[in-house]
Amino acid sequence: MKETITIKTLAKELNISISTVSKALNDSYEISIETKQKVWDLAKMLKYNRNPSASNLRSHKTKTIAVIIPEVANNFFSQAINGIEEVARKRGYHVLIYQTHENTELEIAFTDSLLSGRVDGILISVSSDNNNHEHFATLVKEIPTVFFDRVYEDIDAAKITTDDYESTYNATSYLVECGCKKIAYLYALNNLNAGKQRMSGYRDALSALQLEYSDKLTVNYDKNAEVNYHNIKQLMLHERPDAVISSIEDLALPCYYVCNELAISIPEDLKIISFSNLNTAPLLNPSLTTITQPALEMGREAAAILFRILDKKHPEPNEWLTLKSTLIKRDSTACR
Amino acid sequence: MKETITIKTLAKELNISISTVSKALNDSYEISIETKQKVWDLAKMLKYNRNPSASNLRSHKTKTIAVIIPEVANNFFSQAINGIEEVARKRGYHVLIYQTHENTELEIAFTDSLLSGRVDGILISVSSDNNNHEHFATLVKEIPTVFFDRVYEDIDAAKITTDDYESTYNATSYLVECGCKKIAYLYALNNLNAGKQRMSGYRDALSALQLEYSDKLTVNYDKNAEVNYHNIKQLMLHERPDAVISSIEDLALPCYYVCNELAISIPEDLKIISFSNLNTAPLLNPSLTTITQPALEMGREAAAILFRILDKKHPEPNEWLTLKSTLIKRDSTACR
DNA sequence: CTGTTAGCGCCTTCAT
DNA sequence: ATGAAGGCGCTAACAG
Repeated sequence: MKETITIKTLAKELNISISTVSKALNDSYEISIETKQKVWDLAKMLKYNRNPSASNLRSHKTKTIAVIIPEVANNFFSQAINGIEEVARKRGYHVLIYQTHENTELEIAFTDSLLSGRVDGILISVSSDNNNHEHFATLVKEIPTVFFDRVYEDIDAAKITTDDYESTYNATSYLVECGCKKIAYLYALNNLNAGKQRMSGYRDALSALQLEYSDKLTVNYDKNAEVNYHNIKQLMLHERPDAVISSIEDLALPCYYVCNELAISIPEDLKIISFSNLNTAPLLNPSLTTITQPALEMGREAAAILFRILDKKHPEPNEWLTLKSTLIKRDSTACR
Repeated sequence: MKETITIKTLAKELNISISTVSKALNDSYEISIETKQKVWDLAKMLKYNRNPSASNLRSHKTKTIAVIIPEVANNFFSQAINGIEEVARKRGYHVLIYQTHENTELEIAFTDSLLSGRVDGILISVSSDNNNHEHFATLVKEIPTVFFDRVYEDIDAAKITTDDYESTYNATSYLVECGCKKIAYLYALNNLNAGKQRMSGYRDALSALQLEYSDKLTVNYDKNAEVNYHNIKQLMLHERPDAVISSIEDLALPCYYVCNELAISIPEDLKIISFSNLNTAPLLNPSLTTITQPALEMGREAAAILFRILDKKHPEPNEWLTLKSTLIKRDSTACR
């Protein structure tokens, strides 16, 4: 550990005052270009690094944002982080990551701890098993926050989501066009706006196309994977749908397993459409048509909105932006 | 913005001194239990949050670690982050994320900026187009660093990798057992130990099994995806291998495309094994056998090693840990 | 344009 | 067991 070098070191070395050095390093307009240059040169030579803690303490700016998500190891969220990090880096910001694992306690612990001023802003995709939004109500008053993908309508903050309603509506229509008459729905995220919207899109499309909705054709997500498997199997055995829409990737999986076990051929006997952000399309089972959300763009946009707020020049307060998903049809024989 | 509450607030409220409050909050032995309790209660009531910047400035501990990786939106790395975050959270640490996108300039910028004392330690998986390791040599002297998965042997720091050599050796042997006689290799990460080890495993297995190695059966990764596609196509057309081992997922993809275009059936005409950490196995094309690295465990272990170093009680200095990959055989008909 | 003076909130001797 | 005082490194008034 060699001696740490501070602006004081630079000041002494150059025989100028500490504050001049500070201003020079911050490229202040009130310092002559020659002085600045001298300071910069010496700083580089000595490999000076500003102490962020000291700087933050004084300026109340951390140049850091927090990202709170349910899970990193998820194609959607990891792509979103990618976009966030990209935008943040370009602005010289640092990115902290927190995973809630859908655990409300953890989520509260994170948001509470961020109240300490560790970050300038927060990007969050809320956890789903969450019924009280109180901690968010206080959070958004204290610190600039943008909700992305999984949002609460009742919270007064900026939001960005995808077209959850339209995407399932269109997917359902597409299946009907393909001749499907009995379309099942695997329902998840029931506590979230996104989940409800997706369900509504499915239901409204059915009724618009003169098909009847039935609870029997719906399977609700359960935390227990075996329960999901069992429920989907029952659905297949007793209802024999000719198509399935899955609101999350995690329910499409057991659906595949079940088909395998029951020797239901895909897509001849059953067409499957799932929300999915798998980034390796061609490795996929070619029969899986997906509703793919623009995760990278959402990350970028969410960060952009946050920075606009931090810059104190966001056009309209608490905008709610909606991006479009894409229905990627991988089964070329499905519709002809 | 209501008034921010500090230890000073607590002190005034309780009519005790600031330093007593500070010590109480830090659970110091020299404070009576009654006083501590009073302080804790009030702190909770007032939702006091210690200001991290001030604390860091004094104590030189940030309770923060940095993770530097090529890409978040990658199944291996996102799973690794998952493990890292999990371990860090349990220790009350915060996790900063930086993506290099395989860009050495960026990598250097990140490591340099971390020299400022923003973090207590670093976990890094190096970018591949990197020939000079100087910045790491200085980095590891200044700040505890653990290299994971993509490491440089010549850097004196703790490392953790998987069995790159054995995994391709075993994969090659497996293919030979299956009757393959002409096994191609898609070569990537050439600048990295991991890439070289994988190649060696392949070559050594070939020669141990009396098969000849030929450059013609090897395709080198190119940054340009079209070039990869073209090269793989040439390989298929001119060499007609009966098996392919891909050192990264990104080369398995064009391989699939090519097979599709040339109407080469998988796995009848061609067996493919690829390194891959896709977490949705059943959605996969069932013919893809994968070499899957224990990403989550690696993240956990890497973090654990770092914390052991930070705790100043790591058993042996700069240990190099190796974890085992798994050959997941998804083609049940391949070997019989 | 440059320098002086106060702290930011917290921790840490050193006294009491 | 508690308190007083100083300073971590930097920035933000305010003077000159």
